[in-house]
Amino acid sequence: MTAPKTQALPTEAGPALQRNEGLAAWRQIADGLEGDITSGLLRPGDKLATEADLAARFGVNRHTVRRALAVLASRGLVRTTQGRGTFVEANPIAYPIGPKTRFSEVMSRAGREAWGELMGAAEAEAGERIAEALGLAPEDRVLELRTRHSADGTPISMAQIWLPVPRFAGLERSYRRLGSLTKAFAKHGVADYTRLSTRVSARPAALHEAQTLELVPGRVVLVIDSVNVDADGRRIQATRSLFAADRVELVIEP
Amino acid sequence: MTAPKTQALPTEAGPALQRNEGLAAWRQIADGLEGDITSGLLRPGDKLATEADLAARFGVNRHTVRRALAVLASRGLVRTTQGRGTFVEANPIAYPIGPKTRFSEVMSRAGREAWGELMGAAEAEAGERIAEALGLAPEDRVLELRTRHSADGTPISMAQIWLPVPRFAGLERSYRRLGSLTKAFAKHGVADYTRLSTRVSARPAALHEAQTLELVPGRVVLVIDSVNVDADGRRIQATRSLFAADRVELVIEP
DNA sequence: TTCGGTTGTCTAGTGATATAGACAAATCGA
DNA sequence: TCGATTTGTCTATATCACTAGACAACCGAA
Repeated sequence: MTAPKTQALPTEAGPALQRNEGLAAWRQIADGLEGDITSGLLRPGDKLATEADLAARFGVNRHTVRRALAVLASRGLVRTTQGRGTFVEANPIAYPIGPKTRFSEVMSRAGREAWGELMGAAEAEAGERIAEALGLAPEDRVLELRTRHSADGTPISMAQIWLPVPRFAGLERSYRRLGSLTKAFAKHGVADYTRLSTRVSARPAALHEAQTLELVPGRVVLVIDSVNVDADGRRIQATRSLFAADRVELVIEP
Repeated sequence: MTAPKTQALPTEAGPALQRNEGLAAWRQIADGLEGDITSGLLRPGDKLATEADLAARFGVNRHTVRRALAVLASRGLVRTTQGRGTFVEANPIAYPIGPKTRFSEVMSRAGREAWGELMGAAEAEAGERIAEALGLAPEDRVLELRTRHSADGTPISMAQIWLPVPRFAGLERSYRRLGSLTKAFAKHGVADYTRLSTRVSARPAALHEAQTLELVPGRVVLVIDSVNVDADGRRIQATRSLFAADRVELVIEP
């Protein structure tokens, strides 16, 4: 047997908690324990350390630990029994390949099939970052599109798309009509294009991002910066896409 | 001029804040405003909405807004002047292509060159998830390696690696000696291998993850699940890598 | 200079967060 | 059945987070 019924020892010498940083201690403990469960360190049926142990480990009072456990229990992650202890109830799919994958599969096709609503379009100076990405001068003009993609009424991602002008001037009208960047590109003489680079990072959502994605502020977003080139190797598009991290899982195609 | 000196209007009807969820209101406001700055919505020199406006927008007292602004000011993100208002000081590189990229460039090469310390190795049953990834039965045995990768003494990533047994039994000894999975594979008759699939997600760090990566609990980690196949298309390795999101930016090669 | 707009500071009060200690109640194994 | 272990509940206290209101200090423009 590989997983005997011995006690689980999640962490030996508990990591320090942030104090007076606007994050309640009980919340940090609850988040951490939830991570231990969803990441598979603690498996269904495993016994958590005792309240006294956890309190000692985190350097807090037992009441503070109890509050964290109460939150997890109310969400069905653990079950507590007097005299016995606290046990992991079920592993609530840390990475549900099923439901989350659907939309990301689409998005992973280099964004080609993505259908999005156009939330805004404007012409402006490229600026340093976009100019570098597109191989332009910072004062060159670009067309910026802002789009949002939803599935079943739930916003999944939002994107900013920068295109060189004058080559793609007026492309927003094609996009609005066709709902697809690929088709809009076709109207502007770009039959095919490929992804030149992709960069992935993650951070808490900004206020306006949380609003657009209908997220609670502070939730995690995946940020994907990419640059596309046409068949001749010319850079035609820079994109920054934001995904609600708990609504999608990105599938990178080789 | 594309960016006139008009007032910035980050959000119209402020998103609702979480109340009594262990996240202080001032912290949520500070995080959100920071995101507005680092994401580029608010640019250096831009004037933030007045304290009274922000208070109304978030439905909090002005003192609460002031606390959030004080945090941002103490970090040099904004500067406040009596009688004038609060202004964005500088955009502190939301996505520093420079310092963050170095290590991720290495990791993006399918983990081939990654040098890691072996933190543990054990044989166990595959279990449902790993079995599916490797094309085994859940009761088949696998070798699990746990590694950690650092740069200049700072932990950057940690990984769990699953390998089918008996084919790769004892591979941990080669790994420990050679410091490279590629070289260890070579010792076991795998001259070349390629990445079959890659999945990217993000979430707050679990307790033990925060400890291994020397992170404050609750910070964001990037989770990359991948499967590798040998030259014959046989699945030889499943990996789950965790990156401290604020220390790396993943570069996906086409 | 005046005045509207904005930030700085103060007092006071309420509820949430966290600590400390004590004891009851349930579980489980000796 | 006994006793050690563990969770459940209670009281009390201190600090932090947030609200409410008021007024001073400062800036910029009319």
